[in-house]
Amino acid sequence: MVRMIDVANHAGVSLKTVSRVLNNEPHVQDALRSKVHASVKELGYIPSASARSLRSSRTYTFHLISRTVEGNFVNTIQSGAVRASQKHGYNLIVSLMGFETLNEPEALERWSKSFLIQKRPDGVILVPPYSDSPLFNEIINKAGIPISRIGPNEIDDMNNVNITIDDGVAAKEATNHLISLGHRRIGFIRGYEDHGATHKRFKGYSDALQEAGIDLDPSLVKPGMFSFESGMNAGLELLSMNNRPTAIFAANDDMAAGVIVAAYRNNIKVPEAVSVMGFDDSELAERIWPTLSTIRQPLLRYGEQAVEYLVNRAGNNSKKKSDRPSWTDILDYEFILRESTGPLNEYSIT
Amino acid sequence: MVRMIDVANHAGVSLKTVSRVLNNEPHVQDALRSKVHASVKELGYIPSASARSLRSSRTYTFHLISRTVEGNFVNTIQSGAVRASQKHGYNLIVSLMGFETLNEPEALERWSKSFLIQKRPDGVILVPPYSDSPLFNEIINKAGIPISRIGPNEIDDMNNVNITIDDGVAAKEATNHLISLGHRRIGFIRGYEDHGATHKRFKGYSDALQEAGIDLDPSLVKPGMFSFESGMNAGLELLSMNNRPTAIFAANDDMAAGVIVAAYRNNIKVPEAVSVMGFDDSELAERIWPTLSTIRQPLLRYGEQAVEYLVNRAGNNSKKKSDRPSWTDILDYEFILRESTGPLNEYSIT
DNA sequence: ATGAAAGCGCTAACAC
DNA sequence: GTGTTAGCGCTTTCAT
Repeated sequence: MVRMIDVANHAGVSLKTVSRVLNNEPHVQDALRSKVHASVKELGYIPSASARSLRSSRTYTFHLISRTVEGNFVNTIQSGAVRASQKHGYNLIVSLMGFETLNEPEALERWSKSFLIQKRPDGVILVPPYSDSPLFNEIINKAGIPISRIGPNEIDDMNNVNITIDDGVAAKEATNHLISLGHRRIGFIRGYEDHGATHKRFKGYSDALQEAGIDLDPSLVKPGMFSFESGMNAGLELLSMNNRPTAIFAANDDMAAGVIVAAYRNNIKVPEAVSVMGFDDSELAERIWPTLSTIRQPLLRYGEQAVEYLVNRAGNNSKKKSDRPSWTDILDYEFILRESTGPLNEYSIT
Repeated sequence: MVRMIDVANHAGVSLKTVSRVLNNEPHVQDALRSKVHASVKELGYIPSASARSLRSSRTYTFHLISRTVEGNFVNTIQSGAVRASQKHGYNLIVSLMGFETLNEPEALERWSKSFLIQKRPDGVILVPPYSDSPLFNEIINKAGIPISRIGPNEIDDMNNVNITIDDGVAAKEATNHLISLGHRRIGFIRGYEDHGATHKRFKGYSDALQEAGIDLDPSLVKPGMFSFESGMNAGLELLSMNNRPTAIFAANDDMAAGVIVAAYRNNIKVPEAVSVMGFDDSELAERIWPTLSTIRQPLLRYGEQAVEYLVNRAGNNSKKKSDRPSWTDILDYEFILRESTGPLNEYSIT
């Protein structure tokens, strides 16, 4: 094992000079700089991350905490986060925390200590529904670890960074699209009730109906769990109604895909007999038939932005809260028109 | 910050005793054990991972290295690996390495040094196509880091662990399924040529044809890249042939999903007019219509097993190669019959 | 602009 | 069975 002192001896300089060069610090003559670099290369020196962490109390790692890493949503965010982390010389650790842990303060604290605080990451990325747990946020904040929260329900005053789109506005636009196609009986499938997104998207849906002078029919609103299966079940219910909806807006793409399969199973054509609208623009959206009209969330950018902010805060190195004000970044969404939505027509009528 | 010495003072024991208790080492009286535990709790002591790593030269982290983390394959493996890692008190770092890096020895070495060896993980998990790069394997091995390789093309003698299914046997069974349905013109869509799986699955396909006395028609074999798009393109080609195949076996599910969309676009019914067979049993397989007949790889278990082996080797703590012999684990695959494959019939004939 | 010395928090080696 | 000592490899502090 080659250590820094070996490089120093080989280059004929002091330990500290090597350290300065490797950390790109100023106050070193160019001549010494290149000498050090040459020695590093010749000896094949690789710095020890642990030693550096111990002394500098920076680990150059971030943690992404989620309930599951399967499914397109977290997956794509993660992809953006890993790329951005590596770009800045950081590593990304993916941690999975049980959903139920959120509601058990003691379990939450135990989990945080053993899986998070012990590792002292330089920052944490929280995705729904964890972005919305005040207690969880507080535990992490107390440990002095900055947080980037993705898609939080409410913006708090805890000096964190929030990254999101305006779910309400987006859902309203999606609903207006269906209304403009002539639909008036429009079903809605909700997601997890503890995800803020569920409520915001539903509000966008109901606002659009109201503005169009359409009464909201509660029988057209079904619960869901953001999963394919829950979407399929809700779809089966909605499509077997006597006076079934002519369009269905699901709160995410996985559920919308479930509705489309439900339609196939009932021999109902999409979009001729029923239009289906999703939300997220997940990978699935272009892989199913008909391809899914949806709202694109900039998932990759969520991950990238989250990391950029954390790198920045770590760079400032200021543990003083005042130096890291709360910050909210509302990114643009995009309406994606594909083949699962179409005009109201004679097929639609039951 | 509470340190170990603070706990020792508070409990009235020595530093080393605290260390022994926290590491579950023997030779400590129960009375002292509980005293220490009490002090830990009272002071809210959390050990420092960096200090422990520096001294013990174990980092309690594994690296999973892949080209992308998007798509179901790596994603599911990762999920299993994260869970298993946490269970044993390890963290999983996800690293992305550019595909092209593999073919540039210098870039590969640079990447390894800055993103891998510097962090000194206690183990590395390699997925295709990285599991098959001898140079990459060698660089990691030289650094004394154990490797679990998932789905490697060839079993080497580098004292690593290999986890896979028998792709050839599985692909043969899949092809036999199509043959038993009466199909004789069976198309095949290949994957990346540098993935061993491509060749093994093709061999299973051609072996099955041969045993059934069917001549392999090279015009029915198309290249692919394991992506939805490449599958759709290959599907469009195959389905627009004058004498088109009555069944298509794609080397993975993403491509099979592409074939199904290609069929829709050409108004060809699946499975009535063409049967489609996938491979992997990815998330997609149950989310599209018709649901996909496929071969299930135990992806979650790949990840779990990979970690179990690494934990074991790290536990043995023996850097001597002789103590960690090469080991190959061939897991069971599963044939999954769904709705995309059906008997040859009058619709199939062009 | 450079170097010497101190020490981050822990575990390994060795005493007792 | 328990404690003492040394030191992992680096960055920080302070002296020059």
